[in-house]
Amino acid sequence: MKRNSRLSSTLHILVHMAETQERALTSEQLATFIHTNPVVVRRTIAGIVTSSRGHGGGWQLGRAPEKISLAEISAALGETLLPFGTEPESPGCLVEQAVIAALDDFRVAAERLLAEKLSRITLADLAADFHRRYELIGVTSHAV
Amino acid sequence: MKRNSRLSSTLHILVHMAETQERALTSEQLATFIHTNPVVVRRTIAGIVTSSRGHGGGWQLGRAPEKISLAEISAALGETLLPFGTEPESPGCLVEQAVIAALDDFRVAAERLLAEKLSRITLADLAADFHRRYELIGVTSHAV
DNA sequence: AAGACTCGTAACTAAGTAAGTTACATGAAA
DNA sequence: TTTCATGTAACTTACTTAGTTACGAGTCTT
Repeated sequence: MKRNSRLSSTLHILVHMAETQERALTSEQLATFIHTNPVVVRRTIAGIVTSSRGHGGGWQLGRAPEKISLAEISAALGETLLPFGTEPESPGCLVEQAVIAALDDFRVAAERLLAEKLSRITLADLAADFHRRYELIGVTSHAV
Repeated sequence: MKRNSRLSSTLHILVHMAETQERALTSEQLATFIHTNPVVVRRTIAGIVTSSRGHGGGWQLGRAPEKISLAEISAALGETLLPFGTEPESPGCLVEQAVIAALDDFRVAAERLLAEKLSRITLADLAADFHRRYELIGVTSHAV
């Protein structure tokens, strides 16, 4: 995994969950989907979706995929989409302060824009695109 | 330095250069400004601004600060502002492909928006803000 | 109540990234 | 020729994150 692919892998997991809404999926099952470790899965989606312990337990989406936007998911991850360095490294340098102030202003405005765009995409949209690709493969295979 | 603070430190260096346009600054001088190493400075701004070797050499802005936008600088760094992971990790997984496609579309659109915003900020703007802060400190010091 | 199952989490290892550092070849001016 | 400065390679160090192992705690079945 490269940097900030947490959103990417979280979405990957969540779309798989959207495909099997009827039942809970264990972190072990999800781990095989994305070729990683159950503990990594738990760490990744902890606090993002509902979980239940014990026999028959696992992970489930709290709501319908149509109601879950990428903006929510991104916000739930608690990471900024624009990982600028805005901590002063030369305290007292007014040039640095001017740079940081400008980038901070930019970041705040930019994140508002990005959140607005992400709020228009839902998990259901991704699931629909998955199905489109699935049908396409099916047709292709048939043709060949 | 934290992640993706290259834009931040590059701007820090460039505003210092904008303050001394009359002459070239050596990487050693710039390094003391931002409390780092001359080699790190050279690596950071190589290809971004003009350089000259030998006696009296150093680094200089190619144009007036009013003509240099943050969008150019960001583009010259050759890094994406949105460091999503969009390389497939589970080749053949259609769910992952759908996620990556959606994030790629989003990233392209988002970067266009961000570049548009950054193109409205110039190095001269940052330098002006620096001077504003400088005057403010001067007044404060006088008052105390 | 016992056993099986699963999350939650701590602790450690491994891998990758980027800054910092040293060293030196190349080019340019005095 | 000497001095100065970039360009760059090679190495070290620090940090972040994935991966792994282990185990406690909660929950369901029998």
